[in-house]
Amino acid sequence: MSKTEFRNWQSVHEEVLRRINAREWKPGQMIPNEADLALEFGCARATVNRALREIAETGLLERRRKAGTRVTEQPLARATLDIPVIRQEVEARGQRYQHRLMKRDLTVPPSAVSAAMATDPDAPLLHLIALHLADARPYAFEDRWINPEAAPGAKDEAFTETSGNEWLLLHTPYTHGEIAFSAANATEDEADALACAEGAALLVLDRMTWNKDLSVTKVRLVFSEGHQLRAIL
Amino acid sequence: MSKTEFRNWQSVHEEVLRRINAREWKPGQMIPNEADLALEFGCARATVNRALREIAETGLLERRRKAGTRVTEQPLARATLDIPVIRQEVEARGQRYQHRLMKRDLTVPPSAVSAAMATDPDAPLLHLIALHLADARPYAFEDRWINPEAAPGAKDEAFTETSGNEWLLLHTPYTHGEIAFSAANATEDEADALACAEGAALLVLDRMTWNKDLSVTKVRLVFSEGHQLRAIL
DNA sequence: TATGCTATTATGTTCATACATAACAATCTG
DNA sequence: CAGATTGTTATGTATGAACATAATAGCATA
Repeated sequence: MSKTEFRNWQSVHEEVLRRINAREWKPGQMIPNEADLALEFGCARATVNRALREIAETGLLERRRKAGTRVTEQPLARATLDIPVIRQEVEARGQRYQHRLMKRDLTVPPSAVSAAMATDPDAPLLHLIALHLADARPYAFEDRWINPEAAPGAKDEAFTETSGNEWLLLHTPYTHGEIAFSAANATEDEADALACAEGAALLVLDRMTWNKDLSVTKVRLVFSEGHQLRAIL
Repeated sequence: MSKTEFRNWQSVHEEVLRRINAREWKPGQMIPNEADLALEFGCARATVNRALREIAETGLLERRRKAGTRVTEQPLARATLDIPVIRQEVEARGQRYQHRLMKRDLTVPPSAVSAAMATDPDAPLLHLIALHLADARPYAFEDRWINPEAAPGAKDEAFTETSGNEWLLLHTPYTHGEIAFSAANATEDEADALACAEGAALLVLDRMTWNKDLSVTKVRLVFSEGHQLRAIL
């Protein structure tokens, strides 16, 4: 055993990853307890705890009280996706962002929408259809429903300058939400708006956010052809 | 000011979120420093630190030394995607998992592959084509390249019983990787394997993993029609 | 005026200690 | 032997104190 000491949690973190990686601690195997590791590493148990907790968050270690800590047998890959505001995403590439509002209506939504958003089937919602452009070329097609009950000021906002997303971020907090990615063939409208062939495979992002029990918004973003969503493992 | 005390980091976490949510602390605004909050909450600074750190990780707070902590103006949605081993994903739904190896070759890859994987253009790589099935119906189509240099035992593995992913997870660690989602129209082969129409929009996952400087594997997973990838915000 | 030094400040981290909590093991009780 | 009780153990968390570090502001100097 080397006499090197690991006096901060990053170096403990690193060393533990190294041991898992080098199979010194094999998948499924228990590792020594915190107190022992602290002794071995020459640091406080809190420091070991911090390091192990971080690793456990990535899914590479499994920890249970009393039972101890073991190396995960089949760690699932965990990717953190940052879903940026489209304006920022476009501008980060050095392109010019534009937003074109194509429709703005206060209408009673299809029952599928009111059901998903848990709103009164007869209550009108704000419906926005918009196109996001990067350097004047279509970037994403947006179809959004906003619950005016959850977003009071929305009725008075034109959404010509500010996109729905940006406005909501600034004016309406949310407590939780869900997001789903899928692929869809371009409909006639989408093909038209995004300047691609009808039937082209497009990446679709469906998102719905809630403020406690109240649905805030339900949005479907259809990205232009070839769009990729990247993440680091 | 209420006399309620917040004596653990979860309750501090909750209270801080509530204040951000209720706009008591507005987007872009500085919040009191840790010491003051600790005093107000009646707990130790470390406890406040823990709570604020967790929130900062979700992107809702921005912290800088000396500058202090502020509420993020335009928080980007951050979703953590769990990309499970397909077997587990299928079995978790209560369906029967099967894996059908369609091709297994040790060949010199196209230059695009060797370039992406940073391997010698003339070095043969292990090429697997396989189909994942759920309840005997096609689930995902897999096209994988494995670098034998990074995965020594791979040459001796048949991959008929165990899928590439499962085998690699158990035998070849990786230090980092990247992942990308996109949509593609089904090619003839894919349509055939996945029992869908040619041209159907399919969700595609491209992944590449590395063990330090050495590429381990590059895989393209094409999911059957209608597949969704979900995450919670 | 420009530049470099210094003090200040807020977050970042370590540490020893203590207690809380979940889970398992052993033991007791009917 | 079944079921409840108690003990033990490893992780989880709280605390105060101390020092580290980065960023800033203000001051001093050339």
